[in-house]
Amino acid sequence: MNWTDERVELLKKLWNEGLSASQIAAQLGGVSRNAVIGKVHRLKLSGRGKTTTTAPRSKKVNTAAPAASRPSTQASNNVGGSQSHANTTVRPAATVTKTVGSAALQVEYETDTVSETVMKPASDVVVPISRRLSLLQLSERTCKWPIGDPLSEEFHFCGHESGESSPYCAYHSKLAFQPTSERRRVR
DNA sequence: CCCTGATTCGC
DNA sequence: GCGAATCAGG
Repeated sequence: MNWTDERVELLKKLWNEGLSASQIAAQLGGVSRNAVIGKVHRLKLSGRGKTTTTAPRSKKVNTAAPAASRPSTQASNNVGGSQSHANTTVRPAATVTKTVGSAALQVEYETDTVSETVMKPASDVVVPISRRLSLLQLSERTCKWPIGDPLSEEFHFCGHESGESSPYCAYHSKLAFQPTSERRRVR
């Protein structure tokens, strides 16, 4: 990818809006956060107003789904304050083809593995809260449960802390590894 | 460990 | 000019 005028403008815009370099890199696609930072410096627009210096890092947020037998506790603890899109329709991984580096490949692999075995389109599942991470913001420890239409701008991943043996957080692991027929509408 | 931006320096 | 590697820090 090369820095076209459009991409540079978007970079400036997002940077001034306070997004972190990695977030910008994720939106631009095809570049690393280092590339973004390097570009920012070359453009001499580093010192941005007065924002972000430290990543918010999830506060204390939720204590994932309770291990109780009856999944009743639901999205009530909306911490971190702000746009919690509880009530977001969930979809299976399907085909997440946003080719953006090795990270993309890994994500596709993870989601595919699961979808082949147990994942099926869950029509109305309520997601407590997500960190709304984009593809490049995922790491090995973030929940990779996809949310929204893969082709939509709104598409993102759960992003909560994932278990060591699962690519999903405690909450989504239960959905992913549960036969569709036995799933209950969590609400 | 996660993430942040800053800097260096070979290409 | 570009960006990976590295550094310093929360």
